[in-house]
Amino acid sequence: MATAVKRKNGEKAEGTTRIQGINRRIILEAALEVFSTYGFRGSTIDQIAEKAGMSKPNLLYYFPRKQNIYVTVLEDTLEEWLRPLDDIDPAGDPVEELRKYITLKLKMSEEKPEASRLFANEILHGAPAISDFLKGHLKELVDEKATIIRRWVDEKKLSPVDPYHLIFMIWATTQHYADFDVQVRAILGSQVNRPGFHEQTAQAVISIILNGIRPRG
Amino acid sequence: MATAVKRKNGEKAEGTTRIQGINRRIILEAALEVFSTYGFRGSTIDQIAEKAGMSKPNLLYYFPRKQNIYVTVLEDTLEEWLRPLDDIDPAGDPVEELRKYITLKLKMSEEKPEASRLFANEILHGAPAISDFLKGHLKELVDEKATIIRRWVDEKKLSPVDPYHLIFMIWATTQHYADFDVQVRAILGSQVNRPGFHEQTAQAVISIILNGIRPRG
DNA sequence: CTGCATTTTGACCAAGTAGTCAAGTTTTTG
DNA sequence: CAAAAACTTGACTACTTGGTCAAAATGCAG
Repeated sequence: MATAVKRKNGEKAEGTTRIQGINRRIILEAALEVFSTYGFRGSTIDQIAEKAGMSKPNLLYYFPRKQNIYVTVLEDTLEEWLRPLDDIDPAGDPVEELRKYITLKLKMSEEKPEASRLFANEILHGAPAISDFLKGHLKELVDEKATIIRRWVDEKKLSPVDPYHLIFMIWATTQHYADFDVQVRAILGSQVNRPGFHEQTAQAVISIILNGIRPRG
Repeated sequence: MATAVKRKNGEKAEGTTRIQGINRRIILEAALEVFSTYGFRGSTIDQIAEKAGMSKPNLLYYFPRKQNIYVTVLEDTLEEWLRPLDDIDPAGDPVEELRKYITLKLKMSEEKPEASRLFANEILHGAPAISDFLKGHLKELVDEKATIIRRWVDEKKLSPVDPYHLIFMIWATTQHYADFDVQVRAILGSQVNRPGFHEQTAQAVISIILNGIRPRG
């Protein structure tokens, strides 16, 4: 295969072999599903191994500790999860940029609810595995975007609004549809499955938030 | 003690004895703390027993199964958690009623974050213990309040807004400060502990949401 | 005080689960 | 093709944990 990694001489294996690449991906996919459903403590290696279609010792050959699988899948998820925030463009139209951001976050909640739940569960339990990430990379990124929003407010392109609380509100609301899916379904019933439901949700959420911060006059 | 329950004759004990009353309360308090921190599967009876200051078999004397403790503390919490929603007054001023509601929810998140987290964790994991409650009592209550909000919209007292999504947004945002506390702290740092932080949060949240739905003229 | 009901607990058991190991099988490489 | 490396797994161990039990301690009514 074109992607196979060739090792030279008899060197200790450094790179990733073909089989390793395949199996690690399979394991991480299975793990995301299991961990996001049952949480770290509630998931067993056997469950993940079964979903991945391999024996437990084999799985442990790739990730020697349960923690390793968890942390890896969590970190992989995190990066993807934050990308939309990073994409907010300081040069764009504020209301339009935020509309894009909210839309994207809602879409991710719809398409990858497991990722959202995995993350929510980790934070809910005190974020033992990613507190460095939160205080480091995440804080930096949020500070940066908050500065942009604050500038927008100063330029009268937005009503006076605390940028941090605005970001929290967007996160909370968009992720709610993934994290609290069962509750949303219990209350809305079959509506949730009707075509157009997600567009309608986006419309509602965007309308409240953007009207809430659009400059008046 | 005035609250002691007297048993007549040699009847099988039906009522609650003084010691039972005390100990059940102690156990439930300990259980709320433990379950809300570690989730159902992540909590052990030993942990709860230790926090309650009694032996494990003694705890099991009062609640024969781990599930029993969990369900009891969850149900106790739920009722309290919903009360503010119930208090929304159809005859009141819409914006004022919603301001009151948001304020109350934020206050509860501040004062009883464990309750919020316990609930969040349960929903996040599919609400196995309370799905009847969600589809029954909760749905009814929300439907009722949604009707009120819809009437307010019809009467032009609010901008056109989907009542269900508005309620979800309020829930998501207010509970975020309890459920995602670690993240909020990681990003805002010591601000969170400054006096007035909660008032400032309330001010920000209320301003965005209420401006978002206040009728424009 | 006396006897019965209630409460309390140390010791124990059975099930479940993370992780090990040594022996086999397959893949890669020269 | 042959040897080495990489991969796979059944069987096992050590430990945690939910729950039991019988016996001891305490509370309480008459």
